[in-house]
Amino acid sequence: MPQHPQTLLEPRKSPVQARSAASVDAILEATIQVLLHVGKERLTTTRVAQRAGVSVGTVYQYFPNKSALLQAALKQHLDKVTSAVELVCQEQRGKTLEQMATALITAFLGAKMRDAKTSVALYSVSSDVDGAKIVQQKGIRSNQAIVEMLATACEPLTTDLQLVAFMLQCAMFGVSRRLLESAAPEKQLEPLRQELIFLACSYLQACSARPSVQNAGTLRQHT
Amino acid sequence: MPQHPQTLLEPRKSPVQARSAASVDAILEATIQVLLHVGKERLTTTRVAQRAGVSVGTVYQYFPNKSALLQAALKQHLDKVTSAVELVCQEQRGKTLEQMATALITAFLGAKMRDAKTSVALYSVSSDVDGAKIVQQKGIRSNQAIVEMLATACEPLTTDLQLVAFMLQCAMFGVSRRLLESAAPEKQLEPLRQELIFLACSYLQACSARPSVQNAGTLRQHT
DNA sequence: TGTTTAGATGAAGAAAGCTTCAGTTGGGAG
DNA sequence: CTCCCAACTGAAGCTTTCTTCATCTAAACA
Repeated sequence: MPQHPQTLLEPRKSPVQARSAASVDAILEATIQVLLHVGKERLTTTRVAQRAGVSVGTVYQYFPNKSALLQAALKQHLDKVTSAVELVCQEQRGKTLEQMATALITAFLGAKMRDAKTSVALYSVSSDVDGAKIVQQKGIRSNQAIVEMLATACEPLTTDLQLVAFMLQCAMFGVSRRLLESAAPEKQLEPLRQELIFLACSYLQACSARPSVQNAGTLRQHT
Repeated sequence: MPQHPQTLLEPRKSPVQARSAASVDAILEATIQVLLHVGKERLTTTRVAQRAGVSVGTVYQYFPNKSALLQAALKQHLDKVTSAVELVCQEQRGKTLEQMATALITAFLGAKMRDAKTSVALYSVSSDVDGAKIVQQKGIRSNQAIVEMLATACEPLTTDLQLVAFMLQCAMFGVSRRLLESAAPEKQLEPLRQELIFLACSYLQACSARPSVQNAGTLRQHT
């Protein structure tokens, strides 16, 4: 980020950069908005540009094509969720399994539901854009965070942590997905959150009581 | 299905009907094949027709548009999975929770993985075609089957069965989804299946030991 | 004030695929 | 043997959207 050394009056960002940065943000935001308002079928680059208050040409100055534009929007969104997970995982180190499960699930569902509609809209686009790859990357990051958290639990876990973390992710993912696809996500959130926590606790408790480790097939985190 | 009464020699289907029925099947099958071989981006109605050995016009004789064609393919596929679930749920009545969980999960994952590639291909198409609605319908059917099975378990479940069934579905769904999105689904299937069973058993056991019922927010199975 | 150039513009080119429909084919009934 | 119509055919129309690029604007700087 090149600053202009001569400009001493204010520590402002270099205007030249700022203009374009603003455009990028506006475009990304507009992408979501268009997605939300007209759906992915009617989402055209021109419409996004319109909504962003710029022209199509500008859009193509920052994104090589429509697909890249959508990918960027998806990536940005998933980053929020992943970051939320990473944060709680840090905070919960050394706590009990129950505390961990509760915090993790609450944070995850909270992040997903914060703007549920956006989540849904972006999911619908994901498959047009090789979203699986992006999702997977975030999944790996979350997985690591969870593993590291679990490793510090009060109760000792003798099982393959990677596997345990993966299962937790799957369960959370499954619930959030079905929640988002339902007609009224907010209505059902609370009971499902409770029950998911119960499920996670049951599982983790059982894991900690489990005799030996069958670490056989560690999940491949293929880069 | 109108039979021709005069034709006594063989109990064959009426040829007129058979010709078209064969076409429909061929078209549906071709849809999957095209999806598998060239991907949804390059799937065109003409290509499907070609693969099915008919002309585009014929496709449009049976399906009002491309979307309906894909929906039909998706529906057919999901039906297999749902049927598999319903079947085991019937078979497992009166068994223990552990037996139920094992059978259910094995059947579900088995059905999904039977032709994993097809599952993946159809998932990618699902969002273009309002697949969520179809998925949800099948979900409701499965849910009922699971509830009815659980109701007959040796161990008594005091919790809201609807909710328990839903959670199981979510967990299975989450695992299968991530499994299918991974690079080598078959490789990881076995350990994940085992662990998912363990998770389900832990959860169900805990449910059966759970004190009271907080039946508060029954899931709305909105028609 | 004049020059430079990052950044914005948007009309038009080009591609692509869905869907139609006028016309053909052939199995079966009379 | 003829006629009928269910079923099939596939070229072409029509629509739609992506993407380009020649041109314009105005910030930064000397």
